[in-house]
Amino acid sequence: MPKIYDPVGTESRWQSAWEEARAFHPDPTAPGESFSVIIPPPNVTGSLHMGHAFNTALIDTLVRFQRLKGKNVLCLPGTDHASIAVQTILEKRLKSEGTSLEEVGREAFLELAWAWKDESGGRIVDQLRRLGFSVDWERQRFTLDEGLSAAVTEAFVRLYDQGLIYRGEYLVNWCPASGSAVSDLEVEMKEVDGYLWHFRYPITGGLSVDGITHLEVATTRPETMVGDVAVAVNPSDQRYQNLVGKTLTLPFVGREIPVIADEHVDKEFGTGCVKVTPAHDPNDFAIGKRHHLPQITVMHKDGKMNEHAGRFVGLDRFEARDAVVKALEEEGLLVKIEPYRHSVPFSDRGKVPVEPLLSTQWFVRMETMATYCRKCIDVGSPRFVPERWEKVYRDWLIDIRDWCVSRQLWWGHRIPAWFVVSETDGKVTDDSPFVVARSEDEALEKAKNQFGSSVEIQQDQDVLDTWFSSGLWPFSTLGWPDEKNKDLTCWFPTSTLVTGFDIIFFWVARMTMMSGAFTGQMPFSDVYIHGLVRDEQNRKMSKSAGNGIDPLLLIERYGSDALRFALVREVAGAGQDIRLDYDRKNQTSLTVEASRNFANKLWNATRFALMNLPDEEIGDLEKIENTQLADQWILSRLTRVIGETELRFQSYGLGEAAKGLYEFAWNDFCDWYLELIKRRLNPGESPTEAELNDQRTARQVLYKVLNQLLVMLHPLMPHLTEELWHGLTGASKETFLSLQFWPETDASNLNDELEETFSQLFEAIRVVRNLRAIAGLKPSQGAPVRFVTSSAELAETLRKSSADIKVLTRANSLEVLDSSTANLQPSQKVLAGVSGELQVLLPIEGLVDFDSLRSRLEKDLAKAEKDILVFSSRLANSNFSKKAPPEVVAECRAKLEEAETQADLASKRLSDLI
RNA sequence: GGGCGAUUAGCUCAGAGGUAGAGCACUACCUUGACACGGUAGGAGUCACUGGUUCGAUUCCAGUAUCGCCCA
Repeated sequence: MPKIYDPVGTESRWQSAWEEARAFHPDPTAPGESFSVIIPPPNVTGSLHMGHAFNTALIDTLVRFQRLKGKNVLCLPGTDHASIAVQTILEKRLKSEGTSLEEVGREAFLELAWAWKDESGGRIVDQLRRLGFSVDWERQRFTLDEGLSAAVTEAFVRLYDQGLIYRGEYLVNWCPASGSAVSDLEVEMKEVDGYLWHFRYPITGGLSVDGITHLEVATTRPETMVGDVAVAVNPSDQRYQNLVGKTLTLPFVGREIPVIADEHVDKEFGTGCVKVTPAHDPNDFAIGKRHHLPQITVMHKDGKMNEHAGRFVGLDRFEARDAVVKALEEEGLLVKIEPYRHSVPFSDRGKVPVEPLLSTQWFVRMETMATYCRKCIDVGSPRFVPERWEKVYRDWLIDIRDWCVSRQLWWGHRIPAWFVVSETDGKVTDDSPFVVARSEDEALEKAKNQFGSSVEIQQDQDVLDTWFSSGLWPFSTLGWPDEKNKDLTCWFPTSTLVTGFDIIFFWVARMTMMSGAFTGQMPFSDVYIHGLVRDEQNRKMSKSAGNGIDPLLLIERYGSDALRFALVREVAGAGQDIRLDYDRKNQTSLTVEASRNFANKLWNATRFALMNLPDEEIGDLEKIENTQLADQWILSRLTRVIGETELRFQSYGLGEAAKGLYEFAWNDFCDWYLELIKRRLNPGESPTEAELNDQRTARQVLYKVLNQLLVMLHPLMPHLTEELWHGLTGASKETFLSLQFWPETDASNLNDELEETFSQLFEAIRVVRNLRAIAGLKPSQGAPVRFVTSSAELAETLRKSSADIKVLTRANSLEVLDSSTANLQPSQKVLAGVSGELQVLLPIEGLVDFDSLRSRLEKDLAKAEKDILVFSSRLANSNFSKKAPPEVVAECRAKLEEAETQADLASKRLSDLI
């Protein structure tokens, strides 16, 4: 075994070994309680980023833990087709090749898209493999797969039949960049510095009412004025009461528009008059509905002004803005322009402002589904961890709007609706009747029944929102709509969904709604929400900012176990974001390096064990005999840690689990236990029988603790532990630690008092070492050590462990004295230290640095005096002794005594020095 | 505007009504028979601010400030 662990080769070796052995391919008919997780499907043509790595680390930890607990575990991987993202990439490519979507045509484009998917679609999947993700690759799914596509069609048809899908003309978010409608969720509000343009509309016929000839309106979007159909004022606004009902003449277009009164107008804002453009603004749309106003669309879908824009026709919306302002100015209608910061809706994907546009689209009616989900969440289904996200989810379900699901794209699930074009002159119009069906044949059949035998039908060109198929993911991947599918009956509903808070609405809520609608059940019992991984400056990582940290780079440098462990270890209880430190110049991360070092520590601990363990069997580990205190101590610690870790894994305390294991492995096991048993493992040339027995016990305990430690660490560092476990146990290549069992604990091993005594013992050793350091003793230099204590129990432990203490403190002699009989004023000069009930004395011979000793003692004295003050003043307070619990008072007294002893000792030593 | 979170050591974060903790970084010493990706020892903090409850608050409550996120 080399001195340094090299993760790269080891990790890929186990990844292929697991996969070849189909280790994570479960059988739905196998015994064992089901446990299932579906992974959030990444974009098929994307590549691995830190968010995936983090999510994967968390999921795989949970899943591997449950597997060790003996559950029948399915972890199902897959990818989604990301319609807008993929189509955008391909459109760009076509453009660079001098062609376009339209020229290529739908069929050829789809061929191109599939080719692109085949070419780049394996990348992210292979990258997930490199994390050691224990998913069932044989059950891998893709949202555009045949099965999943069938599920989408089935879902659409059923929702339509239930009246939960409708088609209609509404104001939608139009993304001019992708040329498609997008849903409300795909719109991001951004604060932008803009202007508020104030201008005037004249009262029709040049009339004057109460001396008013014009009404002044203010807008951030002057170009929409050509679509204005009214000016609204607040009904209680005295200034304009006589104007309500009159008409204004819209400049440039000459349309007469009414002045109307509407409660929603804010009297305080601007002049209190609002121009109303129902076809281009959601608020105006609502006002228009209330007042039965016409909706005049003034733009084409590419953002250029249309024929209703009068003289501005053909201009782009932003060019039109300038032109309108200029024209208003020329007409003397422009009042003022003020700088104004306001929110503008941007398209998530296209990164351009979305245009609210009147358009005929398909919508999913949310109310019924949301109501069902609300009922479920009221009884805690699904359970959110951390709990606070439940409120976010619930609030969204309460104030929910219908979901626009049609996208004017080609890459995706084509909407299973056929227009009966024979009814509308062979053309698809907004008024064409349609049928919704599972296939073209079925559609034709339906159309014939309704419209006669000579109908002609044509399928809707549009595809569905990618999230529509993602919403079905928990059951479509398991075989739905075949309700008897064994995978579905075994693993649905799934156990836990692990995902970031950023897609609670996009994905989690849509899954719960779809699942409620189609299966009557919530798709998972728990939802574990984690934060984002932020960069070294605490910024959100994003492609556009270019501040992503490449997980693959870190994996190559430190190993995937190290990356995983680092990420999980950073997780705090409440599901906060985590920050990953990173040096961009050197592409290094101290956080991940620390985990790599931990991996190496385990490697070397195992190396040590193997050097000290015999090849033959070492006996029954259930009943280890002849144990010494150190053995009992580490077994007690082990037992405790197994219990704690299990509880933490069960309750999503993954960060705590990782930290706890790190501490146990490094401090308890390596720093103390291994050091304590070195002497016993090497009894020398001609060992006695007692020494051999001792050696045997130490070996057994060493083996047992290390073995169980590796099992516990396996969910966090699967490759390393698999490798070391094989080395330790000599298990065959066909068996895997991944498929072993979580250690059973024996509560009789727990020994609180012994653990307490041992921490006193360790403290005593630390005091000796500290004194040695003050004395300036070389590490190799021996020195006599004397302990003085009033605790019989501690004295007993110290005596029993004296051989170990001698080794750990380089003591050439060791005395343990009772404080009642010991001479506390030894004639020889000594260094003294105190730890609880224990005094430690070390001869002063060889002392080289009096200054450091003096400053040390002065510091000790100051500390002790401060403590005395704290505790004595507390005890002096009569309310304290009256009202505080007796044990707290007693504790306080004990601490005061201790501080007094310390102060006494320190001042004596100080005066000795002078 | 409404809601949620954060504020503790140089950095990243735990924590609990009873004298402040860890990892990393830092300093000194040490190549000792697992490991220098290591060992031993050490330095380091008005627990954001202001009030209140309490014998006692960094911890509980109320408010303030700053930062971040979500929704309008």
